[in-house]
Amino acid sequence: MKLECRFWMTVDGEKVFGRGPCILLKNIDRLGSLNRAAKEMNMSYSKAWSIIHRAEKALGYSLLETKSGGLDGGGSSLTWEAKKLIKVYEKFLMEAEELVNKLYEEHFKGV
Amino acid sequence: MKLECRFWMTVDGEKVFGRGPCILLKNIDRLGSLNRAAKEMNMSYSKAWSIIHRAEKALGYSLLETKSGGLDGGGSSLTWEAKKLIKVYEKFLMEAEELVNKLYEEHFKGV
DNA sequence: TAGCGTTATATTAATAAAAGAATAACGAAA
DNA sequence: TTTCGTTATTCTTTTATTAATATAACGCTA
Repeated sequence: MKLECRFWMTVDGEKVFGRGPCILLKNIDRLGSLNRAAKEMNMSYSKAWSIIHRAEKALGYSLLETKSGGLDGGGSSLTWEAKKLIKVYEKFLMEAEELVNKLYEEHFKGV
Repeated sequence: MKLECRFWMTVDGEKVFGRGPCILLKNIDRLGSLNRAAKEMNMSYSKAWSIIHRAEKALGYSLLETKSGGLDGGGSSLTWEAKKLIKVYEKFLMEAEELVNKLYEEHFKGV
């Protein structure tokens, strides 16, 4: 038996940021495009876009700087707020998972 | 912005026990019947039953002692294993949430 | 100006989850 | 033996979520 956990941020009870959006943002950062990130993740563009859109709306600030047009068609890059958010979330996540797994071992040993 | 978290147990990657089953079991314990518990929770009997059924299958032991028939129609009560599981899970949950929220405050202060 | 790959958005189709219905068995009591 | 409310199980219907599709705009280059 194994413990699994998920952590996410909410505003007014609505999901805003968590595991999924974080992975998506990191892939956009790496690939320079929401479209390519979605493709690589086998996610529809519209879903990827709506994840970002919802998060931005609830957070009240932009996560992506986007441009369309040009030779390469355009692309997306992360705002510094997005980069900060990822950094803080991932650090929190690592420590939280470690703590929680330790706690799990203590409580569930022998169950 | 507020943190939310969920914890659940898996066996072979399959959800086995967590928040939902725990609440359901506690209601069965209080009401003495799976049927009444499901009704109170606005959940279909078949769903409630399948939650319990799946958990029992994956855990390899029974969570409920059931009887059908008789004047009152029968009912369900919790096995001691189920009671133990609830107790351990809830204690773990309380401590985990406290730790994690403290950690969240530390990391997200000022974000 | 035409073509390209992107963003942006809405609409439609497909899939998954949950609810609901149907049926049978149980066993105490009238 | 009939009635009752429960458990147990399967199947169908409904609902919610997710994916796919369609369309437009953008702006660089040839």
